Amino acid sequence: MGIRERQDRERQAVRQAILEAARDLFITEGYRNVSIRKIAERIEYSPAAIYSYFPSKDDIFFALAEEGFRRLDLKIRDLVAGDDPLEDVRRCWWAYYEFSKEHREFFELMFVDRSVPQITDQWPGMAVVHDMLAVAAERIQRCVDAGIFAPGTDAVVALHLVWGAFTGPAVIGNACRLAPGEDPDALARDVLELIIAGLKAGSPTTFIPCSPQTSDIPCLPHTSESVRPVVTGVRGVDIHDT
Amino acid sequence: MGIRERQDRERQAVRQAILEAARDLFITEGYRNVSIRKIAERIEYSPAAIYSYFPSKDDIFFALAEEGFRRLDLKIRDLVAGDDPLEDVRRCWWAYYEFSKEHREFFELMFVDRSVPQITDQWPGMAVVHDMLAVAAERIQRCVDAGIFAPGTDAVVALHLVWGAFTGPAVIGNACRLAPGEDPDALARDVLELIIAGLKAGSPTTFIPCSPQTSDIPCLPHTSESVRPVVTGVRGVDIHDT
DNA sequence: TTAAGTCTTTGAACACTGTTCACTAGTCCC
DNA sequence: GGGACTAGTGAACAGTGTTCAAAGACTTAA
Repeated sequence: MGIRERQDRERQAVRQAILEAARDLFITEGYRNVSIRKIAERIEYSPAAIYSYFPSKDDIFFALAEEGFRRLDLKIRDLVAGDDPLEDVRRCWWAYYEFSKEHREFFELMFVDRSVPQITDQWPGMAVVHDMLAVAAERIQRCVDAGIFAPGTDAVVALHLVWGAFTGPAVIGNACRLAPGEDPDALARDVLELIIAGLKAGSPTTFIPCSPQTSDIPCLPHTSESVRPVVTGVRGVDIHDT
Repeated sequence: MGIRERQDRERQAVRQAILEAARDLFITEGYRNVSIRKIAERIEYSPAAIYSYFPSKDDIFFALAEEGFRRLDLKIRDLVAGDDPLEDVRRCWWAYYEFSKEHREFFELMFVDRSVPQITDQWPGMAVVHDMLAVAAERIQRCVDAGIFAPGTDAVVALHLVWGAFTGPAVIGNACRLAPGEDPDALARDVLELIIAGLKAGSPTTFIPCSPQTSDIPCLPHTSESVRPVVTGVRGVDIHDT
């Protein structure tokens, strides 16, 4: 009987319409200015109807976050690897920075905003994140193999370091915290070069990425529901503790 | 006549009460969860009364931002300079990171949040910011003078680079974007070491800080009202342009 | 064909939010 | 005492996320 299937199909269509309306509003007005009522008005349903498709407003943004990661993954994957491994790393992370400017709402959702609900490890979109990180780690590994980065550099650790250090300029640029006349792009550019100089020289590390079995697939971001085990001091020693 | 003065004093007291209530709520509940009604309830006034002291909710947070910068300045100023200039730089920026954890609400307000109103250069609290930056730049300068950082390193540019690169781990830590089990402190620690390694090795820079006359006093953050001139390509050459 | 059952969708409400404004009440000065 | 001033209020406006009883549409069984 195709009735159930047709019903499911219709329901899926409405669900998709909700997501599309949310995404459009989200991109144009920013995610904090998207309201259930605005989405409902756009798809010509009542606000209450949305709640039979998504348990809460947060869950709509889970779906949007997945789209964000897909977009970033696509942007990074679009870069054709060249002969120069260092240049590839540069371009890879510059794409990350450009993404933060082009899709600042997605970027905030994915990496910055604390008020947004956290994403679980079991989240469907996690596969995209893993793929993306694997690509980035592989590019770093090639620099290590080519002797450009310091010998013994762990690609996954280095990936986290670059991500950590290079997220700053993106955040500062988006938040407009530079003085008038100062160029955020120049700051980002210089920070990237600083990071590269650091990776070339090498530096002591204590960071331990999760999932050692699949060490090239660090999980990011994580769930807030799951209990986060405290590992500080177990495998990592805090050298800066007061 | 002391009547006017007494009135002013009383008014100032209410103003102070508003700010204290806002700060308490802000610290405990986060700045997005502070409402005019909650503040009003706390000081036992009507919500409308607040509006005769502050033009809008935003202006209350301007005052709070000033307090944030004062707190950070105090934290950095508390550090006693030692014999090792590099260790001083390390401690200076670790204080910045610790501040981001201890006062995450203030940190977001000051450096991350895009929805918060931007601070003007004419803002009274700017003096504190300038002092703080001067201290940080001086510490970097001492490392340059001691031959620890690459010769020819501009302390003010380097200050911006460290700030840019080291803001990332603070943001990521606060936003809980690491995998469960991964230690944000370890990431911050390692990024700081990476930055230091980069500064030791030296890297090409294109960033031009504002206020060249008072080059040790970069203005940060800035106003959104002022028109930001585009300087890319004028004095800085974008080496990453596609 | 009709009745029963299922499930989607709605209108109205609740409890919030920032902000505005006519009005009250108290103080000050002449 | 009367007029001027003003701090403060209550009520409202327009917005927010969310809930729930009720209605409606559609499917299924008799």
